[in-house]
Amino acid sequence: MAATLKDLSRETGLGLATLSKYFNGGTVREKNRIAIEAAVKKLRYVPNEVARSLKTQQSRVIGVVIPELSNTFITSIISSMEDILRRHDYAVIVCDCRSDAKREKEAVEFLLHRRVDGLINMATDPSGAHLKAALNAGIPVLLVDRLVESLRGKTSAVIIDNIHASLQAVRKLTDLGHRRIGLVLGSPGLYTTNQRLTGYLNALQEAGISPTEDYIRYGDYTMDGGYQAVQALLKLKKRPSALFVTNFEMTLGAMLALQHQNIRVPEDLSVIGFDKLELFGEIFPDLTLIRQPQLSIGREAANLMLDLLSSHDAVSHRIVTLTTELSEGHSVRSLKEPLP
Amino acid sequence: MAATLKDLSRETGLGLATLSKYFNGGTVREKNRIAIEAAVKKLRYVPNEVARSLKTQQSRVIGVVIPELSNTFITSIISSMEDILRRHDYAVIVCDCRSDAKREKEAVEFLLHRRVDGLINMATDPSGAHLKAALNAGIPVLLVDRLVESLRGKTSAVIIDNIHASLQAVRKLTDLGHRRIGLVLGSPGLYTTNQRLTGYLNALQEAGISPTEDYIRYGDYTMDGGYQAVQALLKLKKRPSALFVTNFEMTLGAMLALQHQNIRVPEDLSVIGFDKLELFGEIFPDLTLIRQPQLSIGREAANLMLDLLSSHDAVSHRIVTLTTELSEGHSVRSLKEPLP
DNA sequence: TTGAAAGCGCTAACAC
DNA sequence: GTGTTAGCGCTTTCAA
Repeated sequence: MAATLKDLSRETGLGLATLSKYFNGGTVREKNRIAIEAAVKKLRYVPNEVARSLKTQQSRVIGVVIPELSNTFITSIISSMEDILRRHDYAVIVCDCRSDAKREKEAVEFLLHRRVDGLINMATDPSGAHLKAALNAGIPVLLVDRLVESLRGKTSAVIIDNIHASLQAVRKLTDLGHRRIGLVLGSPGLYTTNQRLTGYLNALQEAGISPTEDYIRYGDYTMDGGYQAVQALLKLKKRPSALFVTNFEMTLGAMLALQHQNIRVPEDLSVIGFDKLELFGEIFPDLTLIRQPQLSIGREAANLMLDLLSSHDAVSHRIVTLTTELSEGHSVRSLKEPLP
Repeated sequence: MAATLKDLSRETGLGLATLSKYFNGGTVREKNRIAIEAAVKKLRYVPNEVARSLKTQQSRVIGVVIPELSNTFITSIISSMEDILRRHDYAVIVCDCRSDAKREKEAVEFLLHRRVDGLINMATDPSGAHLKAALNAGIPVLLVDRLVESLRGKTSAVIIDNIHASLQAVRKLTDLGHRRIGLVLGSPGLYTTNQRLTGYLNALQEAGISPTEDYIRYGDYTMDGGYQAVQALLKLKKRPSALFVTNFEMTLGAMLALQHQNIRVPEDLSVIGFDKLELFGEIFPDLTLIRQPQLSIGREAANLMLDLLSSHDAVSHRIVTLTTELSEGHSVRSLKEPLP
């Protein structure tokens, strides 16, 4: 059906090598160039990337395995990653494993069959068992957002400093005199959940506050989870005076819950949220929040992967830690000054 | 590096054909099966899908070109599609073209080079020019969510009945006596925008209402856009008494705007929203809305694509139109009865 | 600069 | 059931 180099060769009278060189940016005699271009048009020749892959032993495909596609933090990372990789002629095969370790493993195997040149993974299985095969096959593995303990030193990674992020936020609150601080975390056991909890506990300790179990809630990183976590916090006899919510969707849910309950922010409750995405724009302009640089995460990940791909002697693994920023709004108030 | 069938052949003493047959589900003598499995384990053999693709002339890859990855409607469709396709051993390469026609065209070309077996597209370029090459190459093209006029009869498609969706919603409002009905649409010119506008106008006409230009707003299908559109509607001297918002993100933005302005729903304003996603759950349980079956859209699209792929003689194109459902809540009120 | 030829890893006749 | 062989479309020596 589709035209091949052989067809072009017949059409132009040129050898395969000449044609191949032309398509790979080599120099060809002017009149041959013209002949080739005419033939390409006439025969509608399209290079066959599959054949090229077989020959060069490079698929120019990067496999990306993520826990969930319906999460704005993840999709914005993927977007910026895919953009850069495609510009470098790498295709991205995305596998959504629905936060299921078994599916995650299958996804990795699926991708290995397809001979992906590299693997980018936001890990669901904290044991990292699913990545063994990839590591054995010798292809570069890049972790994003979540570290895997057992793979320390064996992979590169791009993460943010989660402990510091929490510390920043909670310290801000304790500095203002808050001592009852609610925390809304993601799912129990996740790397980021643990890290953000640690930061919270550290900040409390710094301030000489002993943690209250009831104030620590798990919202599953979903809008609904955040909503419900806040509902529960508001039902406590001793309500927190401040709240730190640790991702975008949950922050949205939390704000909705507060509005529904007619809780004024910051008069009745101080709030620090997470992840100011573009689409947050006009809506809560005054929210104080921790911003993750998701575009940078995607960019760093893509570039690091390109690096790993080009340096064949890749022995040393790199962990890039990006820092979060505390974006000051007006959703927190000092307990030291009385309300006007 | 990686083991090949030849290595297995050497290891087991078996011929290539036998091995190939084994891996493709053929029958092999029991003791050979055992030998093969041992060798696979020993040599860590992994089938090379690239070589297979070259030979079979099937990449088992589906290209998916979408306008935006950060849109829950789109990601939930992709999720369910990818799930099914992967189960059938098809990989999905996703290209996000950022609603840019030039990027969209590049994406299609990129995918054609990679010899995708099929193309699924939520079109950005309404002219459909970007799909010409794919059609010429004879690969199945499946449009999702948006029809392309110039391609009528040339591709299959999975869409929802947008006109009916709008009609349902607006008719509901006119039935309750509303005559000033605000409409929040996506970006001007998009297929779905046009269709939903048509449905709105039809419903008004049915009810003998002449449309007011000021009541028709474009919110870009983003949360922020919805927020701002509603802000603008609320500033009008003659405010609408009811509102129909035509996607999920904008509905969210609209609800936030109403809460910020202390507009009570439905006492002050009746609202019909769009797209009840799972994560909407507890948050606005009482919102009346139009539900698109996004999971079904994804499923239908995947299955239709699998059909197209298997029926080589694919001559007839099919357009699958799914219907929306009006999910009744308590966010609309009748103007015919006074408030209690 | 150009061409001939070998081979990437697999499948599928075909012969045994 | 199994082995031999040709060839998918390309890149890449090597020689001309």
